[in-house]
Amino acid sequence: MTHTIPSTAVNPLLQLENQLCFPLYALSRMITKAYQPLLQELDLTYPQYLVFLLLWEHQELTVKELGDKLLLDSGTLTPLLKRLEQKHWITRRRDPRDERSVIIGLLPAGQALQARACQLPEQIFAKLNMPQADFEALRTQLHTLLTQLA
Amino acid sequence: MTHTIPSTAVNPLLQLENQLCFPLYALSRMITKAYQPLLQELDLTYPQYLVFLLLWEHQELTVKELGDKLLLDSGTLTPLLKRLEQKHWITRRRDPRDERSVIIGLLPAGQALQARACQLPEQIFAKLNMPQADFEALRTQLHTLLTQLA
DNA sequence: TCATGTTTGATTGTGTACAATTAAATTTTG
DNA sequence: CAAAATTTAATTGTACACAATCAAACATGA
Repeated sequence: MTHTIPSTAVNPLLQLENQLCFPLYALSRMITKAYQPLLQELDLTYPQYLVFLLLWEHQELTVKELGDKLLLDSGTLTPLLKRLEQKHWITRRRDPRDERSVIIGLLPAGQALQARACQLPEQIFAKLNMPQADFEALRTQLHTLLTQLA
Repeated sequence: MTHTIPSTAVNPLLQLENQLCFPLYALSRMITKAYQPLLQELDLTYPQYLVFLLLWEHQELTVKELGDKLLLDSGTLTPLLKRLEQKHWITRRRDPRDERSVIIGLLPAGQALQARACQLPEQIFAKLNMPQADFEALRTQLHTLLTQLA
């Protein structure tokens, strides 16, 4: 057991409770974990799911465009995309008009995942058991903050 | 270049913008990245910093208690704590009253880090350039949601 | 045009995250 | 008490994240 009363006074700004960073960090991981069992049925990880959200919407995106939208760099995306290529869910090819760019495209199996993922947002929402108004308010607030910082 | 108008209608619930998960995930990483250059001066990573926040407050905690507070399991904490032990910042010893538990304690060098970390919260706050009221509101909201889900 | 600078991905290395399994110690129960 | 169940860390394996570096392709300008 540990002592509940520390021997020295503690700077309240250095307490976990009073930081913005920690609840953000922990909540993000908890929500990812809430997705995990549902994504497992699709054989997807959470970051892979985010890539597919973008590909289902745009059909084709360069690695650069994916990275800009997801705020991830090629050190993260390249191996992730190679795994999706190995499963024959996406294609990776150089843009003939700019050989520096790699265009990611959807294969039929990757396109087909969309139908199975359709119910996911509602399932997650049910799982979080959160009032719709709170959900919307928080989403908007986070989105605003994100675009301000990015 | 990619087409801006997708060839098929898209389920709006499957768009990145309309998810709660993505802004949470991206914002969490952005804030971690804002800490990084400041933490680098202390030779700390962000999760290591969170461990020290708890240790500065409680002096001693078991791995289990750290995991409960940070929502991290031993597969994450054990190697992290071993790295801190190698730097002679913390101690790891079995609880003689329950040999299953490992008690993490602060060494002088680890305690001394606190003085250098004191200015960090304010530096981060300045860096985020966010109104105090927004900061507090978001922090409270996230904290509430977190304790509800955990 | 060709030397310089920029853009884009890939690679490497370190450090999380976490599921799944194992093993040891403790607690509970019949 | 002894068998069974639980708790606690550690281990293993997979998959991010990201800093730093590299190399190729493109853009720019004197």
